[in-house]
This record gives sequence, structure tokens and C-alpha cells, in this order.
Amino acid sequence: MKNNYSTATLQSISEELGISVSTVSRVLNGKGKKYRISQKTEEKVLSTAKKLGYTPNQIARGLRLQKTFTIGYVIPDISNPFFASIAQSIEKEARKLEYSVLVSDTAENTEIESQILKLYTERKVDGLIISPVGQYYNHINDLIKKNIPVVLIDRYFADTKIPFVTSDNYQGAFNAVSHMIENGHEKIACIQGLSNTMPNIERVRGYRDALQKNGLEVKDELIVGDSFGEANGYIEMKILLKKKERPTAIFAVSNLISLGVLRALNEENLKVPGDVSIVSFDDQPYSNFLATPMTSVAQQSSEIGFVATKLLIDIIESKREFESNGIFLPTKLIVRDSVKNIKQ
Amino acid sequence: MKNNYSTATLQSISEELGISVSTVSRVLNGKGKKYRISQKTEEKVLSTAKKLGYTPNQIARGLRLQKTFTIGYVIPDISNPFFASIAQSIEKEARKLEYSVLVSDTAENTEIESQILKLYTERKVDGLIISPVGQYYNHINDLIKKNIPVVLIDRYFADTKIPFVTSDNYQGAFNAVSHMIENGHEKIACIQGLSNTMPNIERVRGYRDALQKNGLEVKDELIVGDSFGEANGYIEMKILLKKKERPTAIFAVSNLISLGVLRALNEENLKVPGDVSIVSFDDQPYSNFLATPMTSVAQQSSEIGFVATKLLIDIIESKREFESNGIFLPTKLIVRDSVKNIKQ
DNA sequence: TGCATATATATTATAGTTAATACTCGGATT
DNA sequence: AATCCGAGTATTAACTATAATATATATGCA
Repeated sequence: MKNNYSTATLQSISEELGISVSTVSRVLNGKGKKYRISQKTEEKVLSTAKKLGYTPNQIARGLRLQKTFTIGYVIPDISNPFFASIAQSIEKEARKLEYSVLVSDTAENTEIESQILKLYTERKVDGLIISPVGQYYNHINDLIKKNIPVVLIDRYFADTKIPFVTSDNYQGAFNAVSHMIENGHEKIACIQGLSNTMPNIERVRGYRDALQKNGLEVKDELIVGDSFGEANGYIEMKILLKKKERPTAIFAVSNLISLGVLRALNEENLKVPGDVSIVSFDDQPYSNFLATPMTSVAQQSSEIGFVATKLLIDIIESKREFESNGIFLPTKLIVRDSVKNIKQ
Repeated sequence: MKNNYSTATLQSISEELGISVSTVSRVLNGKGKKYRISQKTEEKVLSTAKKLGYTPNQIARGLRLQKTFTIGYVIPDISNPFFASIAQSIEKEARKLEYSVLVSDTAENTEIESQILKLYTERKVDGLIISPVGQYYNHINDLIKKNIPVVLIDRYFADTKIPFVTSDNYQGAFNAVSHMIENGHEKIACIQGLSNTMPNIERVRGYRDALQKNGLEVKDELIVGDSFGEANGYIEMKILLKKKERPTAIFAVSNLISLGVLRALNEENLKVPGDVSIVSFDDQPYSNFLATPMTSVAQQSSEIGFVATKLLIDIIESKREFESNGIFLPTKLIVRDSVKNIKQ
């Protein structure tokens, strides 16, 4: 049952040499000079530590220091390449700063998210990076009350003071929709993600504003959907195609939604951009090799992970205040071939 | 510096009630009956634990029990959707069995892999799932010597006794290449991954055998490449296109390689399958929406993660022997449109 | 000589949990 | 009356590392 790899401990070294554990600890922590350990003792300790293959027990260390050098990353869906890429940069940066990362997937379920936060609290992580499901935040605010450092990624809460790192979703959406309008589109549908999450709210706001700034009417029946997943894109596209006045262009609010849209169009034998134009949020390595290379809004996913990790660890190590602090990273519209120019 | 969330401890509960910590511990571990704790005491403990918001400190628990309920997953590249999907199923299954997962990305670098293993050893993980870089394994064998349970995923070592879970790479490749031959292709190139890793060896063996069983000559100059990454696919395809006798079909040994191949073909304005046919290892959600829907060899990635986790935890909890134990999961050829029938 | 200081190390306490062992008290047994 | 037993709980030790405090010897200086 218990893990049974026996390694040398400070005590076994001290017994081997007939000196006290604290001396051994001091030498191995490089505090020999500070505590005036003699050259001779220091050498003895170092050599037997090596001989016995000593490695420090980080669990014992964590208990004593009340610090685990561990952070948790809580994600709604690791298999989404956007989050996978963020996870990669978080782990890389954390390791550089001597932290390890516990990773959990909430499967877009607030209940599971809450359980995981409890679990990670018991495990005494030094801080948490959370890409929350995004509709409720009581369980996250509880962490703040307990003084546990938290940084949110992607989905954040405007009415709390929890720091976050996200893309400039508004500008990204605004640019995407403006691009469609410039190409003559007026009936543009927006297939949105989880409706009361900030990235979604901001992207929809960008969509609305782009229409209005160009003197076009915003029709609520063209704003549909309620999830960032593939199935949502598929279903909503199917329904949109049944409408009397079919939209000429689709603004898909996530990469998975646009894959669902493509599946629906494929089934109905409709072509992009001949029959329907699309712009999708989230650029992917494959975006350029799709049936029609996809015009998309690229987020700096690695950068987001990197910045969030840096920020979190700064907060942990008290180099920065633990206060409201939203960081927005710019997006970039990558124009390919999925928008048809229908201007007369 | 230290994490500063103060929670109730066994001691604070025991002081509040004027009883000993061990009694509190026993009650909260559900051992009240076993140690004949009175109903009254039990209720008092339970209610004050709730009142003070007690949650067990898993670090202290880990130290005492010599068991952390943590496993490590070491991956060459989290952003590769194949591995991301495995990570997802590992975490899900581990959590179900009450383990947490530390995740690290080695960036296909054996040096980093070795460092991470050392780190995770110090953190006293109960076991490790490793998708190794795959060319050396001394550092992994060291874990076995220390009696640390290990299960390998994807890339394994034939000449060790380390248990592993992987796809039936040989059969997958054999079927893929047979499919091309059935469609009349004879000049089939193989763009391979990291050359002395088992999945690559097996896939290339499947490629060779499929050719030979069909009476076709295996030409070594058509087996090229040395990495599972996108760049390798791109470069090798570029070079293949310069050959006098250009191959009519490509067997791409990984999903990233095939993306590189597509990039090269795109640049040269060549069409799939009109100019070149392709079959790729690894099916992806987007495979069906590529310019030409890609015929590919699907691996059961979630299943691989699930089985490996189950196996590892069985070994940890000593329900199974810690011995040579290779598990091969079948693959499935998904036929789409990327292979042209060129039979007369 | 006596006291302060420096040198080098040991001892003790602590982090929070759990396991092993010890203790107390009332009632039953011999 | 002495002993035993069970019920209920307390005490002690252990896990490993680190910090705070203490001790022991030698040296320097008035």
C-alpha cells in the first residue's frame, strides 16, 4: 500500500557520521558558512549524502515549511488544444520557478470544479490557476477568503477582485465581424459559447458593436447557442440552415464551435465560403489545412499561461499585491479563405 | 512566502473539546466503532469539526502514511492532441480512484525527462506514468530499482520488463499501407518518427511487411525522417518531391508529420489525393474537415490513458504483480478521401 | 584569573497526522 | 479481597525536515 522506496534521510546520514541531524540539514541546505560548520564536517556530510543517494523528502519539507512549491491548474477541458497549450506553458514556467503543477479537468462541470478546489486545498497547494467553468464563483471566492492566491485564465468574473489573464475578446470579435462586414456580409449569425461567461459576453459585445458601428441592425434571433463545445456548433448551424432568411456568414465564438459548424455544413453539402462564410475564434495548427483555410482570431495561448504563472507566483512570493488585476492580451485576426467577398 | 491559510487541525479540535487528538483522528477516520468511541464523543467531534471547517492536511497525512495518493504523468508534448487526450483520461480515472496527478512536459528532451523524474521522486509520488522520449531508459530503470511503480505509455522499451500500454502499431501500419496498395499504389514513402522508438519501429515494420506480403520491393530511400514533429513532415516531403521518381503515396507515421506534409504540398500547389495520396497515423477531430478528409489510423487514446492508470494503481496497491506486462490496444483504419484509386 | 567572544555542534520544538501502547474505571469473576 | 475484563480515552512515538535555542570548548583581552 504505502510507497516503499527507501531513500537515505537526514537521520541516516547523521547516524552514519555520529553527528546531529541539524548539522547535516544545514550543510545540505548550503548554510554551512552561516552556521560555521567546519570544512571537514561539511565534506564528510556531502560525501556520505552522495554515497547514500540522499534526496530531500519534499513532503516532510512541505509540512515543516508550510509551503509545498506546488500549484494547481484547473481546466474545463484539457483535450481542447487552446487549454492544452496553456497547460504546457504554465508547467514550463512553473518548473523554471521551482514549482510543480497538479492538473485537473472539470469537464465543464461546476460541481466537479468545486470538489477539485477542495481537494487541492487539502493538498496545500501554494496557489491556483483556474480556467473556471465560469457561471458561479462562490467556491472560488472561498479560496480568496482563505488567502489562497488565485489567478483566473480565460473566463473571469467582472464583479469580483480576483486577478485574471485573458485575451482582449472584445477587440478580437470586433475585428472578426468587421472583416465580414467589409466583405459585404450583413446577415451575420453569432454562435456563442456559455452565455454568461465573460469571454462570451465580450465576444458577443464585439459582434454587436461591429454591426452597429456599421449601421447594421442587431437581430437577437441571430445570436444563438450556449456552449463552447463542438455539439453546440453543429446543432445551432443545423437550425440556422432551416431559417427562411439564411445568414450568409457565421461568427463562431470558439474553435470547437467552428468544427461543429463544418460538420453541419458538410452533412448538408454546403461549401465554405461559397455557400456560407465563417470566422472562428481560436487559431489552430490545422486551421490552414481545412477544406477551406479558416480565417480566425488567434489568441496568444502560450503567453496567457506564461503571464498567469508569473503573476501567480509573484503573488505567492508576495512580490505583488493580491488584488484586482486584469490583464488583457491582444488577439490577431488571421485572414485566410473562409470569408467570401459578396460586395456588389 | 509560506502559504498562509489557517485551517482547523486535529489539535485545535481536541483543545476545543478537551479530548486527545487521537480520539479526534479516530472519529474523523470513521474508526469510532473499532476503537469504541462513545456516541456522545463522536457527535461532539463531528460537529466541532464541521463548525471549525476542518479539512485534513494531506501533506501531514502523506508524511505519516508514507503515501501521497499522487501519481506523476510525464509527457513529451502536452500540446499534441494525442497526449492531451491521454492526459485527460488519466486524470479522470486517477481522481475516481482518489489520486491526484502531477503533469510535466519534457519537450521531447531526455535531459529534462530525467530531471523531472528526480523531482517527482523527491515529491514521493506513489507511481509514474511516463510517455518517454524513448531513446534511453537508464533513468527510468533507476525508478524500477527503487521499487517505484512505473507504467509506460505509447513509447516503450522491448528489452526491459517495464510494463506498458500502447497501440498495436504494427497492425495499424500494416492495415494503412495495405489500403494504399489495394488502391494501386506501389511507390509508397514512409515518413517516420524518432527512429529507435518502439512505436516507430513497429510502424515501419508494418509498412515493410505490407509491401513484402504484396510482392513489392522495400526501398530504403523511401523510408525517411527522424521525428514525430510537424517540421519533420514538412522537410521530408519537400525533399521527396525533388526526387526523380516521386512517390504516389505517403504513409505519415504521426498526426503532426501529416500536417507538415500538407504544408509542403500546399506550398508546391499539389493536391491530395490528386497528386499525392496520404494515410496518417492518429485520427483527430479535425481530420474529417481537412481540405481532403484524411484517411487515418485511429488510436484509442482515452482508453490507453484509462488502462494505464488502472494498471499503475493496481500495481501501487499491490493487486497486481510489478512485472513485464505489455498491453496492446487495437487501432482502427478510418477510410476517408486522401487515397486515390490508381488501379488500371 | 575572570569574563566575553568566537567556533562548532547538539538538543529541543514544531509542522499535522496516525499507529501502537498505556492507562483508568467500573463491574464481574474467582 | 484480589484479579480480570471491557469500555473509553490518553499518551507516546513516528514520519522527515528545519528553526530556535542551548551547550561546550577554545581563544582573546583587561
